[in-house]
Amino acid sequence: MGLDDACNTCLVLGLGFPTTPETPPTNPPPAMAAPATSFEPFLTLGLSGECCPLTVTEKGDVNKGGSLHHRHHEELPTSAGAGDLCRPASPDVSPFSSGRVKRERELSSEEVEAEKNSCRVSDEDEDGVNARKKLRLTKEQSALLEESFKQHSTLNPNQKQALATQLSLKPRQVEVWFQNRRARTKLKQTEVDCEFLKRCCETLTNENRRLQKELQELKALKMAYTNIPAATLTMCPSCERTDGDGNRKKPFPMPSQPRFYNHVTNPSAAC
DNA sequence: GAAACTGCTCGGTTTACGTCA
DNA sequence: TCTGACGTAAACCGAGCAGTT
Repeated sequence: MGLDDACNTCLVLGLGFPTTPETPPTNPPPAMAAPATSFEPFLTLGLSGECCPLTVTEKGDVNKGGSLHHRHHEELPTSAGAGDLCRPASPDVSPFSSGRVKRERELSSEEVEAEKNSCRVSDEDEDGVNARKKLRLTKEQSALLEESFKQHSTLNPNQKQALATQLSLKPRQVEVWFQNRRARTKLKQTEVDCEFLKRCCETLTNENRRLQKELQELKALKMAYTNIPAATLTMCPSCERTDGDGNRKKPFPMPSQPRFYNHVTNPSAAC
């Protein structure tokens, strides 16, 4: 009801952002989770046609469509498949991957060596039952990977190989770790952004309510003036003040311009 | 210039593992 | 102690893109 009324008043409430917000880097900085302080939404009350349109710039790429993931159970000709860690020595035994075809590849001697070194979990299998064990990186390995990630969120082949050698892991494992790490970073940043926008939305909703209320009051005031015949108008004593020259002052202080509310400069805004 | 190939990243998913009620 | 729910992270898959041949 209130909203409908407000829509007929030629006044417009608008939510806007600066026209050139600093878009976050596609590769988030290592010290992530810095809240996006560079763009600050604002709520305006103004005449229609003057209000800036709502523009929310979406960071990141949008060309990445979701994949359907039809599992075709086919051999991939591509390299870089590391297969599974700690796989049983006997290839005909497949205790894991319920029908799932793993990427196979021929391992070079260095990779075989690295794989041996990386199979610390299976090394703990003393009963010879090689159920699939997922590698858990040690604290030292994770710390070093984190340290490296802080320096570069992506690795070139040389860095990858060096890191793998240093950690006694396969390059593929390092690659996967960085891949997952980037995904986690992005997810976390998205959550931070989401929380930030939620708070903004909350604040702007409150401001919207306040402005709607103000609008209603102004409309009621306007109606009161237009409905009363001018001849019958009498000034209430409290408003009937005069300035020094005996001229009556305006009974109500009306702002000459719409009041634009900027939550950034207004301390009442929490966003 | 077009096509095939390669290598990489990304989004989404699966799954082993750890934790906790 | 056992167990199921749940979260986390390693591993995987398919798609897209850019560079090379």
